[in-house]
Amino acid sequence: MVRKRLGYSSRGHRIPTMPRVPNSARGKRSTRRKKDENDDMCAMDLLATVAGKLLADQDNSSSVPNTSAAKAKKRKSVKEEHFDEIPPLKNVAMEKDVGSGSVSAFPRQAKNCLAENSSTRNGADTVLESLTVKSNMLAKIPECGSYGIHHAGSSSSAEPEQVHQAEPKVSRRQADGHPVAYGIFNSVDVDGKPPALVSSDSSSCVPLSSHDKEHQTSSLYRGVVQYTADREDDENSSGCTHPSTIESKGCKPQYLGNHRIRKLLASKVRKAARNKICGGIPSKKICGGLSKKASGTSFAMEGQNKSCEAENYHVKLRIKSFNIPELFIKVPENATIGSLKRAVMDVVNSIMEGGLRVGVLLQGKDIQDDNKTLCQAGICHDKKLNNIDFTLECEREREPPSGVIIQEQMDFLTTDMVEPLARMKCEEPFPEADVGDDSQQPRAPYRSRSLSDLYSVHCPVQMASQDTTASSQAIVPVSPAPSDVGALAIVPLCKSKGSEVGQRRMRRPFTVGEVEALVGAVEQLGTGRWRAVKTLAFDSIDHRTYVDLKDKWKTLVHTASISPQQRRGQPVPQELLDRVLLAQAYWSQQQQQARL
DNA sequence: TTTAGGG
DNA sequence: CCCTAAA
Repeated sequence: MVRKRLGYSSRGHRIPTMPRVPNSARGKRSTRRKKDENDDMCAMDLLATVAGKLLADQDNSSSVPNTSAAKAKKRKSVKEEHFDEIPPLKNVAMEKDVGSGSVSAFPRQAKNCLAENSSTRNGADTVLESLTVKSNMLAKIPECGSYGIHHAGSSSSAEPEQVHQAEPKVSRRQADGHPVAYGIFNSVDVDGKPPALVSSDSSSCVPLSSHDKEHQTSSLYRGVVQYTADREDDENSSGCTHPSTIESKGCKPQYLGNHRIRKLLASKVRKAARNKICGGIPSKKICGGLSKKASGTSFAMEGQNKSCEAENYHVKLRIKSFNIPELFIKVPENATIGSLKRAVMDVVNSIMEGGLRVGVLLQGKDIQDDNKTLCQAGICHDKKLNNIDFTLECEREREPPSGVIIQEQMDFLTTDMVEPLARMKCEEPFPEADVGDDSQQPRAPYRSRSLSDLYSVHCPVQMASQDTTASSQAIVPVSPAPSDVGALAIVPLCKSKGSEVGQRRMRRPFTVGEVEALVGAVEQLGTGRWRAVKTLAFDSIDHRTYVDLKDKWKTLVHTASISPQQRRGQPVPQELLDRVLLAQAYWSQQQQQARL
C-alpha cells in the first residue's frame, strides 16, 4: 500500500466542524470515560484512523492505547451541591433587573438580531458522500457446480445514488453512525480461504456532495457480484492471479471547502500520535448482486446440472462495485485535484488495510462456518441463488451496540440489514432530590428540565451530521419548544473495545432543547458550578460532561454576543440567547461580589 | 475531581 | 471538543 508520511505536527490542528468524525484521541476526562468511550468510530473516523495507522505502521509505536481503566462512574459521590446559596437568577434577577425594564443593563445586540436570520453560510465542507469504486473482481471458488451469476446492467450505473432530500427531515439516515464497513477489494473471501482474485479493473468515482449532509446516507457497500461459471480444473481455490487494485480516476469534487486540508491531515497525525488505530468498523452489508433493483440486477444461473459432489468446478466471482459511503474530506478550494485524490486514497487504502473480513449471507443468513462448502452452504447452482450478500466487518470483535444505534436507510440492493434502532437511554428521572429538596427556593418554574425525558424519544435518525453548514440547519428542526430536543445525537454503533480508546468524541451539537436545559440550569446555579449544572439538568445524559456544558455556555455567551449573521449551526432561539446574556451578566456580577 | 481558560 | 494548569 502506498503510504505517505504526513509532515504535520501532531498537534495544533483540529477539525472543529468535521461532522461526526472523531478524529483524535481523547483526553482522559474522567467524566466521559464511560459511555463515551463507546462512542465509536465512524465514517470520518477513518481519516483519523488512517493517519493513525500510517503513522503507526511507520513508527511501530502505536500499540499503546491509553486505556484508562474504565473507571466506574462515581458521580453519585458528588458532594451535595448547595444550589441555593445564591438566589437563582430567575428568581431574583429577573424580577429586579428585567422586571423593571432595566434589561438594558445587559448587552443588547442580541435584541437587534433577527431571530430568523439563520443564514449560515459556510461553505466549505465537502462531504464525500459515497465513494463508488467499481472493480471487477473475479474470484475462483472451488465449487461443485458451475453456474454463472450475472448482475446485469450495473457496470457503470452501479452507483447507488442516494436520494437528495432538500427538505428538512428529521428522519434522515446517516451512515456514519452505523457500523460502517468499508469496501475492500482485495479480499473477498468467499470460502474462508485466501481470496482468489483474478482481475480487477477499476474506476472510481467520488461523488462529493457539498453541504448537503442531508442525504448522507448511502448505501454502504453495494457489491454487484457476478459469478461466472468456470469449469477449468486447472486451478484450485487459490487462483489469485493479480491483486486487485483500486484506481481512482475521475474524482470530481463538486464542491470544495474553502478550508483545511491541513486540518484534515493534521487530524490524521494527531490521531496517529494517539496511537489510535483502527477502531471497530462494524459490519455493514454488501449486497451481492441479486437484488431486485430496477436495473435488472439478477443472478443468472447458467449452471450445468452438476451434482454438488462434482469437484473442481470454479466459480468466478465478480464484484463490480462496492460503495464506500460517507467519507468526509475537507480541502481548501485551492487544493489540487491531486491532493484530493491523495486524501481519498489514503482513506480508502486504510480502509482496505484496516483488517476487515468478509461475511457471506445467503438469504439473509450469515454463513459463519468457513469450512462449509458453498454447496453445503446452499450456494449451489441447483438452488435458488437469489440472495447472496457480502458484508465487510471490522476485524475487531464486534460488540453489541452499547448505546444507541442509528438506523440507516441504506440503499441496499438486497435485503437490508438495518441495525436495530436503539433507544437513547433514559435511566432515572430527573434527580430532584439531588438538588436539595430542603431548599425552599421556589425554583419550580425555573427548574431546569432534565433532558432525560427529552431524550427518551425514539430517534430514528442520527443527527450527528451537523456542522455549521446551512444544510445542517435544515436537518434539525428548531423550535423553542423543549420537546424539541428531538434532534438527538445518537451514538453510532461502531466500536470495538479497546480500539476506541483515545478516539475523539463524536461531535454532537447541542440541540435547542439541551440549550434550554442548560440555560435553565445556569440561571439557577450560576456559572462556575458546572458539576452541579450537569447533575441538575444533564444527569442522565452521559455524553454531556460538565466540561461540555461549560464549553457550551461559553459558546452560547459568545453566540449571543454576535450578530445573527455571524452565527452558525442550528440557530438558537433568540429568547434563549437573551437569557444567556442575562444569566451571564447576573452571575458574573454575583461572582464579583462574592470575591469582594 | 472540578474549574477555568486557552487551543 | 480537547488539553491542562490550578485549586
